[in-house]
Amino acid sequence: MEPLKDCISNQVSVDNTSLENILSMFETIHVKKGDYFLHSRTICQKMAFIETGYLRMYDIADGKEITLWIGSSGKFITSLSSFVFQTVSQWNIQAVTDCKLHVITREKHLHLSKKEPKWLEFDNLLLARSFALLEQGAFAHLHTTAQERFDALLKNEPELFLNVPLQHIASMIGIAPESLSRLRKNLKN
Amino acid sequence: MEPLKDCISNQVSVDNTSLENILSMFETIHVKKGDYFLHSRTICQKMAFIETGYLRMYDIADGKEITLWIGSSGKFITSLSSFVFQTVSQWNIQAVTDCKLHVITREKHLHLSKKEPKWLEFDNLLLARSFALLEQGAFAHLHTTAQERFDALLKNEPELFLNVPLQHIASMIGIAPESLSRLRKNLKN
DNA sequence: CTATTCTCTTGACAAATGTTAGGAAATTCA
DNA sequence: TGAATTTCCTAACATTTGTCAAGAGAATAG
Repeated sequence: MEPLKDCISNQVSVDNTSLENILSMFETIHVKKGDYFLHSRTICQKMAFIETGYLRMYDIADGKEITLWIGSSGKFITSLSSFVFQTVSQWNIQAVTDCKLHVITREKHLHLSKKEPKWLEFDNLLLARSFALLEQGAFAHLHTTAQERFDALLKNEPELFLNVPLQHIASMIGIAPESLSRLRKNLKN
Repeated sequence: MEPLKDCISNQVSVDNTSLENILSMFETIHVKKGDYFLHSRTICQKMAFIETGYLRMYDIADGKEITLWIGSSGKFITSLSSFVFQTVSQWNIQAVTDCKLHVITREKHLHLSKKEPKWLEFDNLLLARSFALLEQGAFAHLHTTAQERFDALLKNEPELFLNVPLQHIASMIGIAPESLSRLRKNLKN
């Protein structure tokens, strides 16, 4: 649980007792490549800290899988609005490699929110950071070409290209897999 | 302040004393068309509930103004990550029509967060809802054409087309103003 | 009211990306 | 290992969208 412990203590100043109490609410699980952490059309009851591996969040539109985000080690993943509002989830969350996750249920999350103010603070920061990230992505889509988004992703998350099928990366960038092939070809020349 | 009052009481169950206390932290201001609620490269110290009018949030990239979002009556607007983390804001927030706003400063926001648990709850819901909205927008950009995004916006926020310069709407949809013209032309035929 | 500025439209052309179809390469499974 | 499946690449062509240039129309300021 060290990576999770670090993730929390790096963002909020919390004493050891509270931190241990928070960590004790998480359960460590392993998800195999191809298996699902969450199915769409169900209500999301958990959120996970990714210790190792990659998971993608996707929905199907017009018969095609659209990947909105790919989570990697050190990140949290959940179907946020489903988790918060207990509405049916739009998203599937599937492991694209074998994963080691630390999972907290909604119940325990609510429990911590009441008992550990620092957890609430951490959760708020997490949410605000996620918002900022998403905002950057949305902004990028408004003023960059596929080429530029590809270059940026390659620079910022090169490991993604080694561990995740390119079709999912293409989808996340907002282009067809064939177009991604072209961009990669340009790179080599 | 009735619209703000309703907005809060519709989302969280709060007694009258607390509600009045919360409302008393807001200050009503008027912003004229073209004036700025926030300039980029400054640190955002306030957030606003829009009672009437329209404001756009934009940044400049490659010499062009890119509008990420246009807020209308009943919505809150702020440069979220700047407001939360007190970092320099990327966004300009400018009135595109005369506006009536109810404004709360960061100080008073923090004060309420400590004194009025219901405010914190409301703020959390607001953040989660904003996240969900942004997420939908990002998803739409991954699998829809400009035409489809135009149609959807026209259906969901028709008033926007009557009150906001089309160039800003085009930017928000992610297309050139000339392209928006073409889409509008198609509509008529 | 008039001049100025801002906004919107149009058309021709260029560039980027999607689509379709086929096959090569890599991976997985039995 | 060998067959089946998945993933990736390529090429030709279609479509969408961007860019540039010009001008019409609307809003605004003096």
